[in-house]
Amino acid sequence: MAGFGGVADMPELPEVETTRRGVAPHLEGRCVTGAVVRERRLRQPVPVDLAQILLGQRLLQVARRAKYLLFEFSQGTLLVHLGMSGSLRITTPGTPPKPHDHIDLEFDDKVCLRLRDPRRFGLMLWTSEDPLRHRLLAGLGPEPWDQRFSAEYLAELASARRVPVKNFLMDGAVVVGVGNIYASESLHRAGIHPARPARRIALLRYAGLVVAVREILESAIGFGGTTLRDFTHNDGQPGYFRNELQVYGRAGAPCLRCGTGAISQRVIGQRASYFCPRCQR
DNA sequence: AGTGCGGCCTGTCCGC
DNA sequence: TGCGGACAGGCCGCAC
Repeated sequence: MAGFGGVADMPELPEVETTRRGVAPHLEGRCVTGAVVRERRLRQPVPVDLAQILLGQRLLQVARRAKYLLFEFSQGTLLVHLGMSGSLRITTPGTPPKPHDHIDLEFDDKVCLRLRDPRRFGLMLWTSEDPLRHRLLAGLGPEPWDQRFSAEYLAELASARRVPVKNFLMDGAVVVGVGNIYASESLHRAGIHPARPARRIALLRYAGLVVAVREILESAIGFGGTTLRDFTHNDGQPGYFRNELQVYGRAGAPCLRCGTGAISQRVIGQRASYFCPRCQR
Protein backbone atom coordinates (compact mmCIF):
# COMPACT_ATOMS: atom_id res chain seq x y z
CA MET A 1 0.00 0.00 0.00
CA ALA A 2 1.35 3.39 -0.97
CA GLY A 3 2.74 5.40 1.87
CA PHE A 4 2.80 2.41 4.14
CA GLY A 5 6.50 1.66 3.97
CA GLY A 6 8.05 1.28 7.35
CA VAL A 7 4.92 1.60 9.45
CA ALA A 8 5.54 -1.80 10.95
CA ASP A 9 8.96 -0.78 12.17
CA MET A 10 8.22 2.68 13.32
CA PRO A 11 8.80 2.81 17.03
CA GLU A 12 5.93 4.86 18.35
CA LEU A 13 5.33 4.82 22.07
CA PRO A 14 3.50 1.47 22.11
CA GLU A 15 6.38 -0.23 20.38
CA VAL A 16 8.92 1.37 22.69
CA GLU A 17 6.93 0.19 25.69
CA THR A 18 6.59 -3.26 24.15
CA THR A 19 10.35 -3.30 23.62
CA ARG A 20 10.91 -2.30 27.23
CA ARG A 21 8.72 -5.12 28.48
CA GLY A 22 10.38 -7.52 26.08
CA VAL A 23 14.01 -6.89 26.98
CA ALA A 24 13.80 -5.93 30.68
CA PRO A 25 13.33 -9.46 32.09
CA HIS A 26 16.45 -10.65 30.27
CA LEU A 27 18.65 -7.85 31.56
CA GLU A 28 17.59 -6.51 34.94
CA GLY A 29 19.95 -7.50 37.72
CA ARG A 30 22.75 -8.50 35.37
CA CYS A 31 26.20 -6.87 35.12
CA VAL A 32 27.88 -5.60 31.98
CA THR A 33 30.86 -7.67 30.87
CA GLY A 34 31.62 -5.76 27.68
CA ALA A 35 30.37 -3.58 24.89
CA VAL A 36 31.00 -3.63 21.16
CA VAL A 37 30.42 -0.47 19.14
CA ARG A 38 30.64 -1.07 15.39
CA GLU A 39 29.12 2.26 14.41
CA ARG A 40 29.20 5.38 16.52
CA ARG A 41 27.38 7.69 14.14
CA LEU A 42 23.85 7.83 15.42
CA ARG A 43 21.88 11.09 15.74
CA GLN A 44 24.58 12.03 18.20
CA PRO A 45 27.85 10.12 18.44
CA VAL A 46 27.82 7.13 20.77
CA PRO A 47 30.36 7.74 23.57
CA VAL A 48 33.83 6.54 22.55
CA ASP A 49 34.38 5.00 25.95
CA LEU A 50 31.00 3.30 26.25
CA ALA A 51 32.59 -0.04 27.14
CA GLN A 52 34.73 1.43 29.92
CA ILE A 53 31.81 3.38 31.33
CA LEU A 54 29.51 0.38 31.55
CA LEU A 55 31.97 -2.39 32.39
CA GLY A 56 31.07 -4.06 35.67
CA GLN A 57 27.96 -2.00 36.28
CA ARG A 58 24.73 -3.70 37.29
CA LEU A 59 21.54 -2.89 35.42
CA LEU A 60 18.94 -2.03 38.04
CA GLN A 61 15.95 -1.54 35.79
CA VAL A 62 14.75 -0.55 32.34
CA ALA A 63 12.38 2.41 32.49
CA ARG A 64 10.76 4.58 29.85
CA ARG A 65 10.12 8.30 29.52
CA ALA A 66 8.35 9.38 26.33
CA LYS A 67 9.99 7.36 23.57
CA TYR A 68 13.28 7.15 25.44
CA LEU A 69 14.34 3.93 27.13
CA LEU A 70 16.24 4.49 30.35
CA PHE A 71 18.68 1.72 31.23
CA GLU A 72 19.33 2.55 34.86
CA PHE A 73 22.71 1.29 36.01
CA SER A 74 24.33 1.53 39.42
CA GLN A 75 26.30 4.66 38.47
CA GLY A 76 24.10 6.36 35.90
CA THR A 77 21.67 5.92 33.05
CA LEU A 78 22.03 4.88 29.43
CA LEU A 79 19.48 6.81 27.36
CA VAL A 80 18.33 4.97 24.25
CA HIS A 81 16.05 6.33 21.55
CA LEU A 82 15.05 4.11 18.64
CA GLY A 83 14.46 6.98 16.23
CA MET A 84 12.76 5.92 13.02
CA SER A 85 14.12 2.48 12.47
CA GLY A 86 15.82 1.30 15.64
CA SER A 87 15.15 -2.01 17.34
CA LEU A 88 16.54 -3.95 20.25
CA ARG A 89 16.85 -7.69 20.58
CA ILE A 90 18.33 -10.19 22.98
CA THR A 91 20.99 -12.49 21.65
CA THR A 92 24.19 -14.15 22.85
CA PRO A 93 27.65 -12.56 22.68
CA GLY A 94 29.48 -13.44 19.49
CA THR A 95 26.38 -13.92 17.37
CA PRO A 96 27.42 -12.67 13.92
CA PRO A 97 26.01 -9.19 13.40
CA LYS A 98 23.73 -8.44 10.50
CA PRO A 99 23.89 -5.16 8.59
CA HIS A 100 23.06 -2.15 10.78
CA ASP A 101 23.62 -4.08 14.01
CA HIS A 102 25.59 -1.19 15.48
CA ILE A 103 25.99 -1.89 19.18
CA ASP A 104 26.16 -4.89 21.49
CA LEU A 105 25.97 -4.66 25.27
CA GLU A 106 27.20 -7.90 26.80
CA PHE A 107 25.95 -9.03 30.19
CA ASP A 108 26.50 -11.88 32.64
CA ASP A 109 25.23 -15.33 31.71
CA LYS A 110 25.98 -14.79 28.01
CA VAL A 111 23.15 -12.33 27.49
CA CYS A 112 23.63 -9.68 24.83
CA LEU A 113 21.51 -6.65 24.02
CA ARG A 114 21.86 -5.67 20.37
CA LEU A 115 20.85 -2.38 18.78
CA ARG A 116 20.00 -2.33 15.10
CA ASP A 117 19.21 0.98 13.42
CA PRO A 118 19.46 1.20 9.61
CA ARG A 119 18.70 4.91 9.39
CA ARG A 120 20.72 5.86 12.45
CA PHE A 121 18.19 8.37 13.72
CA GLY A 122 18.43 6.68 17.09
CA LEU A 123 20.44 7.69 20.11
CA MET A 124 22.55 6.10 22.81
CA LEU A 125 23.88 8.45 25.46
CA TRP A 126 25.28 8.10 28.94
CA THR A 127 24.41 10.38 31.84
CA SER A 128 25.47 10.13 35.45
CA GLU A 129 23.00 12.83 36.48
CA ASP A 130 19.26 12.51 37.02
CA PRO A 131 18.15 11.42 33.54
CA LEU A 132 14.85 13.27 33.86
CA ARG A 133 16.85 16.50 34.07
CA HIS A 134 18.86 15.67 31.00
CA ARG A 135 18.64 18.34 28.32
CA LEU A 136 16.68 16.03 26.02
CA LEU A 137 14.14 15.01 28.64
CA ALA A 138 13.77 18.09 30.84
CA GLY A 139 11.37 19.94 28.55
CA LEU A 140 9.00 17.08 27.87
CA GLY A 141 5.33 17.24 28.70
CA PRO A 142 3.41 14.66 30.73
CA GLU A 143 2.95 11.02 29.82
CA PRO A 144 -0.50 10.37 28.34
CA TRP A 145 -1.57 8.58 31.54
CA ASP A 146 -0.32 11.32 33.86
CA GLN A 147 -3.14 13.09 35.71
CA ARG A 148 -1.67 16.36 34.45
CA PHE A 149 -2.75 15.40 30.93
CA SER A 150 -6.33 16.68 31.12
CA ALA A 151 -8.84 18.68 29.12
CA GLU A 152 -8.15 21.77 31.24
CA TYR A 153 -4.41 21.40 30.67
CA LEU A 154 -4.84 21.09 26.89
CA ALA A 155 -7.29 23.98 26.64
CA GLU A 156 -5.01 26.23 28.70
CA LEU A 157 -1.92 25.40 26.64
CA ALA A 158 -3.83 25.67 23.38
CA SER A 159 -5.20 29.13 24.10
CA ALA A 160 -2.20 30.81 22.45
CA ARG A 161 -1.65 28.25 19.72
CA ARG A 162 -2.80 28.74 16.16
CA VAL A 163 -1.24 25.55 14.85
CA PRO A 164 -3.41 22.66 13.68
CA VAL A 165 -4.43 20.48 16.61
CA LYS A 166 -2.52 17.61 15.06
CA ASN A 167 0.78 19.52 15.38
CA PHE A 168 -0.20 20.57 18.88
CA LEU A 169 -0.84 16.97 19.88
CA MET A 170 2.46 15.83 18.39
CA ASP A 171 4.42 18.50 20.28
CA GLY A 172 6.46 16.70 22.91
CA ALA A 173 6.23 19.70 25.21
CA VAL A 174 2.45 19.24 25.29
CA VAL A 175 2.23 15.49 25.71
CA VAL A 176 4.76 12.79 24.88
CA GLY A 177 4.43 9.67 22.83
CA VAL A 178 1.87 10.75 20.25
CA GLY A 179 3.60 10.40 16.90
CA ASN A 180 2.24 10.88 13.43
CA ILE A 181 0.29 7.63 13.25
CA TYR A 182 -1.43 7.88 16.62
CA ALA A 183 -2.18 11.56 16.23
CA SER A 184 -4.28 10.70 13.19
CA GLU A 185 -5.88 7.76 14.98
CA SER A 186 -6.69 9.68 18.18
CA LEU A 187 -8.22 12.65 16.36
CA HIS A 188 -10.37 10.33 14.32
CA ARG A 189 -11.59 8.57 17.44
CA ALA A 190 -12.35 11.91 19.06
CA GLY A 191 -14.09 13.28 15.96
CA ILE A 192 -11.79 16.29 15.69
CA HIS A 193 -10.50 17.53 12.35
CA PRO A 194 -6.69 17.43 12.35
CA ALA A 195 -6.34 20.85 10.70
CA ARG A 196 -8.53 22.66 13.24
CA PRO A 197 -6.56 25.35 15.07
CA ALA A 198 -5.70 24.12 18.55
CA ARG A 199 -7.25 27.14 20.25
CA ARG A 200 -10.57 26.63 18.46
CA ILE A 201 -11.45 23.44 20.26
CA ALA A 202 -13.88 23.41 23.18
CA LEU A 203 -13.00 22.01 26.59
CA LEU A 204 -15.47 19.16 26.23
CA ARG A 205 -13.92 18.06 22.97
CA TYR A 206 -10.47 18.13 24.55
CA ALA A 207 -11.86 15.87 27.24
CA GLY A 208 -12.81 13.45 24.51
CA LEU A 209 -9.37 13.74 22.96
CA VAL A 210 -7.62 12.89 26.24
CA VAL A 211 -9.70 9.73 26.50
CA ALA A 212 -9.13 8.87 22.85
CA VAL A 213 -5.35 9.23 23.09
CA ARG A 214 -5.22 6.97 26.13
CA GLU A 215 -7.51 4.36 24.63
CA ILE A 216 -5.64 4.24 21.34
CA LEU A 217 -2.24 3.91 23.00
CA GLU A 218 -3.45 1.40 25.58
CA SER A 219 -5.02 -0.71 22.89
CA ALA A 220 -1.85 -0.70 20.83
CA ILE A 221 0.30 -1.62 23.82
CA GLY A 222 -2.10 -4.37 24.78
CA PHE A 223 -2.14 -5.68 21.28
CA GLY A 224 1.64 -5.56 21.20
CA GLY A 225 1.60 -7.52 24.43
CA THR A 226 -0.56 -10.33 23.13
CA THR A 227 1.44 -10.85 19.96
CA LEU A 228 4.68 -9.89 21.62
CA ARG A 229 7.47 -10.74 19.30
CA ASP A 230 10.16 -12.92 20.66
CA PHE A 231 12.99 -10.57 21.51
CA THR A 232 15.46 -13.43 21.58
CA HIS A 233 15.06 -14.11 17.87
CA ASN A 234 16.37 -12.08 15.04
CA ASP A 235 13.38 -10.56 13.39
CA GLY A 236 10.21 -9.09 14.76
CA GLN A 237 6.85 -9.80 13.25
CA PRO A 238 5.81 -7.09 10.85
CA GLY A 239 3.28 -4.55 11.96
CA TYR A 240 1.53 -6.09 14.91
CA PHE A 241 -0.70 -3.05 15.30
CA ARG A 242 -1.29 -2.47 11.65
CA ASN A 243 -4.71 -4.12 11.73
CA GLU A 244 -5.81 -1.72 14.43
CA LEU A 245 -5.40 1.37 12.33
CA GLN A 246 -8.69 3.08 11.48
CA VAL A 247 -7.44 5.88 9.25
CA TYR A 248 -3.66 5.88 8.87
CA GLY A 249 -2.65 4.66 5.43
CA ARG A 250 -6.29 4.12 4.38
CA ALA A 251 -6.69 7.02 1.96
CA GLY A 252 -9.73 6.50 -0.25
CA ALA A 253 -11.09 3.61 1.82
CA PRO A 254 -14.47 3.86 3.58
CA CYS A 255 -14.50 5.30 7.08
CA LEU A 256 -14.89 2.50 9.62
CA ARG A 257 -16.66 4.87 11.99
CA CYS A 258 -19.47 6.32 9.90
CA GLY A 259 -19.41 3.64 7.22
CA THR A 260 -19.67 6.19 4.46
CA GLY A 261 -17.40 8.58 2.67
CA ALA A 262 -13.73 7.99 2.18
CA ILE A 263 -10.66 8.66 4.25
CA SER A 264 -8.80 11.76 3.08
CA GLN A 265 -5.07 12.17 3.01
CA ARG A 266 -3.54 15.62 3.32
CA VAL A 267 -0.26 17.09 4.45
CA ILE A 268 -0.92 18.94 7.69
CA GLY A 269 2.00 20.37 9.58
CA GLN A 270 4.51 18.94 7.11
CA ARG A 271 3.28 15.40 7.79
CA ALA A 272 0.92 13.03 6.02
CA SER A 273 -2.42 13.11 7.81
CA TYR A 274 -5.46 10.89 7.44
CA PHE A 275 -9.00 11.73 8.48
CA CYS A 276 -12.68 11.30 7.70
CA PRO A 277 -14.09 14.64 6.48
CA ARG A 278 -17.56 13.50 7.54
CA CYS A 279 -16.80 12.38 11.13
CA GLN A 280 -14.13 14.91 11.98
CA ARG A 281 -14.93 18.59 12.37
C1' DA B 1 6.91 32.86 22.26
C1' DG B 2 5.19 30.50 18.63
C1' DT B 3 6.07 28.83 14.15
C1' DG B 4 8.25 26.64 10.34
C1' DC B 5 12.02 24.69 8.09
C1' DG B 6 16.58 22.27 7.34
C1' DG B 7 19.18 18.37 8.34
C1' DC B 8 20.27 13.86 9.70
C1' DC B 9 19.89 8.72 7.01
C1' DT B 10 18.51 4.65 4.10
C1' DG B 11 14.88 1.44 2.34
C1' DT B 12 11.18 1.68 -0.67
C1' DC B 13 8.66 3.19 -4.37
C1' DC B 14 7.88 5.54 -8.74
C1' DG B 15 8.88 6.98 -13.35
C1' DC B 16 11.62 6.67 -17.23
C1' DT C 1 15.00 -4.75 -16.42
C1' DG C 2 17.86 -1.23 -14.39
C1' DC C 3 18.72 3.08 -12.62
C1' DG C 4 18.21 7.51 -10.47
C1' DG C 5 15.60 10.49 -7.79
C1' DA C 6 11.93 11.65 -4.53
C1' DC C 7 10.13 10.66 -0.29
C1' DA C 8 9.06 9.35 4.54
C1' DG C 9 9.79 9.76 9.27
C1' DG C 10 11.19 11.73 14.86
C1' DC C 11 13.11 15.28 16.67
C1' DC C 12 16.64 18.70 17.46
C1' DG C 13 18.43 23.23 16.47
C1' DC C 14 17.99 27.38 14.25
C1' DA C 15 15.97 31.61 12.10
C1' DC C 16 12.31 34.73 11.89
